[in-house]
Amino acid sequence: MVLARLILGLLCLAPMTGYELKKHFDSSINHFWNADKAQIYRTLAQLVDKGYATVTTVAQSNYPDRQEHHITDAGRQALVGWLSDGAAQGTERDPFMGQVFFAAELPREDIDQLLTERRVKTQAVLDDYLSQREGIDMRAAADRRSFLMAATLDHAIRQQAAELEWLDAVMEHLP
Amino acid sequence: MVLARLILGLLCLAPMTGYELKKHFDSSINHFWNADKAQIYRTLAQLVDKGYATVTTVAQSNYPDRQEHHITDAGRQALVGWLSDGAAQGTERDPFMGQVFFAAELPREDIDQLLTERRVKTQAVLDDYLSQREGIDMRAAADRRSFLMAATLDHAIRQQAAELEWLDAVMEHLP
DNA sequence: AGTAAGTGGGTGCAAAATCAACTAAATATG
DNA sequence: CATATTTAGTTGATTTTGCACCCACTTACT
Repeated sequence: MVLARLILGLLCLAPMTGYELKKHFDSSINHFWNADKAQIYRTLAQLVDKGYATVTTVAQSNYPDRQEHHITDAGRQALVGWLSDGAAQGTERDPFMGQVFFAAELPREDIDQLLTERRVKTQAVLDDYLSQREGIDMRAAADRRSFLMAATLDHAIRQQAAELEWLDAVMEHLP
Repeated sequence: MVLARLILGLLCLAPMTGYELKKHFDSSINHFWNADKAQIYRTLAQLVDKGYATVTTVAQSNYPDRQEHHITDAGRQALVGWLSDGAAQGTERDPFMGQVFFAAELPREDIDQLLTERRVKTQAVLDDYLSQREGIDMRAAADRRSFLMAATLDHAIRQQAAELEWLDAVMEHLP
C-alpha cells in the first residue's frame, strides 16, 4: 500500500517505466524505502487497473519498448488522499537491535566485534547519504518540493549519526 | 526469520507460552520489533518441528493449560549462529518519510499539520520509551545482559529525540 | 446479574514482500 | 573476441505480515 503511494508520487513528478522507478528507489528513495523490481512491476499493474495510472508504449530505436506509466487524476487524488489522511506511524523494525538485545549469549569479544561491524556499516551508509546530499543542498532551500525531499535525506543522516554516537557509547560502557 | 530468532532469544531467558511471548513483544521488544500473535504461534510451531524448541503442557487450576515452550540445544545454537553471523542491516522503511518526500503536493497549511501531527505522535512514543526506561536503569549497568537490553531502549530514545529535533528544524525552515 | 477484560490458544485468508530465474537485444570493457 | 553490464520487463514459488475471527474459562467491575 505504501509502495503504491510512493510510486504514484514518483509518477506525479514525471511519467516513468518500471525500470526507471526501480532506479529512483535505489538512488533517491533508498534512505526510507526500498522495493524489489518484481514488486514494482506488479504494483504498477495494480495501479493501472485501479485507474490510477495509464500505460503508453513508446518504441525506441535500439532499446526495448518503454512502458511509460502516466498518473491519472484519480491517481493524483489517491496520492493527496494518502498525504491528507494523517501522519503515518511506521512500526519500528531493526534486526540488529534484536542481535544487541540478546548479544549476552555471546562471549565478550564477539559482542565487540558485532558492534564494531555495525559501526563500519553504519558509517558506510552515512557516507553514502552525505555524498548524496552534496549534489542537492545548494538549491534545496529554493522551492518547497526540493526542500522536503532533501529534508528526508537529512533525517536519514541524523538517524545514522545518532546511531554512531550510540554505538560509541555502548562500546565504551559495556561491562 | 528474524522473528524466529527473537523468539528463541526470549525462550533462552525462560520457558514461555505464546501468550507470554506476545506480552514481551508488546512491552519490552516493541521499540525495535513487534509481532502479531498469530505470527508468534505459527513461528513457535515451526521452531518446534525444526527441533529448536519443545513443548510441555502444564495444567493450571483455574486458567487454560499452558503450552510451555522450552529452547533446545539446537535452538540455542541457532540463536548463537544468528548472533555470530555478522551484524544485520535492516532495510530502512518509514512511510511518514514518504509522505514528507511528496508533501509538496499539499497546500502549505496541510504540510504544517502533517509535521505537527507527527511531532505529537513522536513525542508520545518518546515519552513511552522514557517511562519504560525508568524501571530499569539503576541496575542496568550491573550485568551485561541487562545493560545490552537497556541499550536498545536507549537507542530508540535517541532515535525519537533526533526525530523531534529534525521535525523542529524542518518546520522552522520550510519555505 | 451482566459486561468487560484477562488467560491461553488457535484458524483462515488476503496482501505484501522476497528470491530466483528467464527473455532479448545493445553497448561497454577487458 | 568474449564477457559483463545496461535497458526493459515478466513469471513462479515461497515467505512474511496483518486482519479478523473463533473457542473456553475466570476474574473484576458496575
